[in-house]
Amino acid sequence: MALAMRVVDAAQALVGCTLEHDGAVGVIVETEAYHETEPACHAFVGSTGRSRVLFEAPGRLYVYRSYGIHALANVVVEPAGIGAAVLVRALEPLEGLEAMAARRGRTRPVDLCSGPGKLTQALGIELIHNDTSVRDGPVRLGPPPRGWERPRIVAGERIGITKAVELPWRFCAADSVHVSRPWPAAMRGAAVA
DNA sequence: CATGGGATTGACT
DNA sequence: GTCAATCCCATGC
Repeated sequence: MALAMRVVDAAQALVGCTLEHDGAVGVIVETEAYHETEPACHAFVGSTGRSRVLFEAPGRLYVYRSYGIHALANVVVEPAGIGAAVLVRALEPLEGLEAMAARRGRTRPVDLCSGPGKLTQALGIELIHNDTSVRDGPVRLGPPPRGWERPRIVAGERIGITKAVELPWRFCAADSVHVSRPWPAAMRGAAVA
């Protein structure tokens, strides 16, 4: 499997970018790549009612319900016709912490967006935002904040999946306290970018 | 049409 | 560490 796939590059490039919705903004500190050629991806089975968005042009938002409870947000990558997306797994809260706290029912900043289900709840992202544009909104992807230093990025295996578990397609801002699950200290030296 | 399985989280032992 | 909540959707009869 080619490691130079666009969606894998995009997953790393998105770390440091901002995600914004309804008065709340966070900096992406953790992502995972998913591609139609590997079975953990919803597009692996082809274009279905759920996965159709994954095959659209890049820049669409793919939102689906996980475990019947949480909405998970992905950014569609790769040209139209190829099913792939980057799952946004964690944010560092930047603006609108009060709105996030109200939606989350928690106040500590580290509890607001440190997981894929947490950040969608904090930003108010729901299934109605599936198949919307991350450029035109209402959920918007933005460049890194001014003065934001591009973080060192560490790679590892994706979390919570049962297929293609060996692919190192999870990317985190090194040493961020806002990631969904910290890395074992011993692994934290493995920077890839 | 019935069924089974999650890209998770929070509460509890 | 364990475990239930809860609903959408893919699959199979």
